[in-house]
Amino acid sequence: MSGNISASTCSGSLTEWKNFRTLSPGELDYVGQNRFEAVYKRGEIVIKQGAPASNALFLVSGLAKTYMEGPGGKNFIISIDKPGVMLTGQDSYVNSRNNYSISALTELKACFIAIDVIRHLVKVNGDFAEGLLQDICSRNFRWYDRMINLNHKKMPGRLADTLLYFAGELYMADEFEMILSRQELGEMTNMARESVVRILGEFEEAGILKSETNRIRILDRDKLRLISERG
Amino acid sequence: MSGNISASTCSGSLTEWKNFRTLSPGELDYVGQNRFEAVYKRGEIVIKQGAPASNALFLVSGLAKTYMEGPGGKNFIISIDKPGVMLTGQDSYVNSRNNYSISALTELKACFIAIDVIRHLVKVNGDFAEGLLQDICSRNFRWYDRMINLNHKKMPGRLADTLLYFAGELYMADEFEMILSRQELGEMTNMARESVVRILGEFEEAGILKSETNRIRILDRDKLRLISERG
DNA sequence: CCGCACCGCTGATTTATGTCAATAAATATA
DNA sequence: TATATTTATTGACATAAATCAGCGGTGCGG
Repeated sequence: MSGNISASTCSGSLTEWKNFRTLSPGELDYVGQNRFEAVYKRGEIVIKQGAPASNALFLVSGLAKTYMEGPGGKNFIISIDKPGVMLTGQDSYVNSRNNYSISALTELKACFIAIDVIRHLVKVNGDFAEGLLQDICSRNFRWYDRMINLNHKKMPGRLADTLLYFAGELYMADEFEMILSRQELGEMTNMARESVVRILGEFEEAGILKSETNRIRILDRDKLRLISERG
Repeated sequence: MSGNISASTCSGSLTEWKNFRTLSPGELDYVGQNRFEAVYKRGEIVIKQGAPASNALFLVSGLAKTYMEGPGGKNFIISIDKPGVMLTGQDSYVNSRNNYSISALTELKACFIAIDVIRHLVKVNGDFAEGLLQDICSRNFRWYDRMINLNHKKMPGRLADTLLYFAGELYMADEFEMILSRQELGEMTNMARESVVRILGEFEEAGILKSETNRIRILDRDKLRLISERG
């Protein structure tokens, strides 16, 4: 369940977050010595909502799903991420529990850094603090979009949006593996899994995309964008 | 439209944000000299979505509405705030435009501080940086709740939630002035204004509250909380 | 091998919620 | 005060979307 945890001392190659570039050699060393890696298989839970939070988490490789477990087993997918952002740790500025769960969508390598280390760096290195703020604020920025999508758009618009995110940001390609189940696609767009199936069918009918079970090929990106914008 | 702007040099009394407490006397002075106040009347716009953003904004007094203007004149109310938080400025870490609008719900006094000043303080004062992070992260934390509310709950639950927020956080009283129109309550809970009216009526019918046009008195907080939790 | 659980898919049905139209109430304006 | 202009309210209706039920397929553990 918890993967293979191993200390790693590759202090010279903290590449999973661009903000590590702001660190001095001494600080890099400090982080490198408080850094642990673990490998997770698809489906395994990396961070569990409600559990005590004592580490910041970065992806070294793979894709991760961040989601909240609502009452009644209904989940809400907050985001799908690839390496490059701080996936969790900010919560520690509010409370000391995980406020959401994170699981592995692919085989994934995670890097844990004690949250005290991060917080210490914020205090002593202004550039690092600024970088963290940038990271957090740009994630927030995307939330505003998401908010409008989920609240002001109907199902086709919401689904179109999500597909465009997969094509444009995650895979940067018009054809990609659909790594989420229809159920999960629904948890991301706030719709029932049956509705996801139906609307994917409508998109296919309209020649907008080709949808196989685990693969999506977008044929008419403009029309998809139109649907996303129209709501 | 833009209120009465006046430089104020009350550098010793930066009480609108608790994070100013982390500043040294010199820094306090620095902020005090780059600080402007303005008074707005109810309904006036303080910050306009899309306009260039060059200042951080704090409330000195009054209530503010933060909202996004979506396409087709449909707005989405992000939050209602009283003094104590940084209302905007964080955006500057992403882009240099306002990503949302802020308007005055009551007569309100706003305090503008050039964003460069804030960013400079983040770099040189670790405690200040930490305080800003705390502020941002605790706002984010409440977003998670909001997300679940808006996505997993039906109308009565969403409305109950919002009313509890007014009673519990904003006014800390079971009876309070409902400063939002039904339309705005709808923009906050993602429902049509007619639905707001209807469900307020149902709540009244069930003896949960007493609803006059501009005033709400919660009679049965427990039942309201139950509705909020049940969804 | 079987049964179990989950997934994808579809059609029928029910429910939630938005929209429209009309009136009343409140508020602003002359 | 009278009049215009929003805002609140209500009922009837339309539609979006969830739920239910059922089917075949797949992977997994006993």
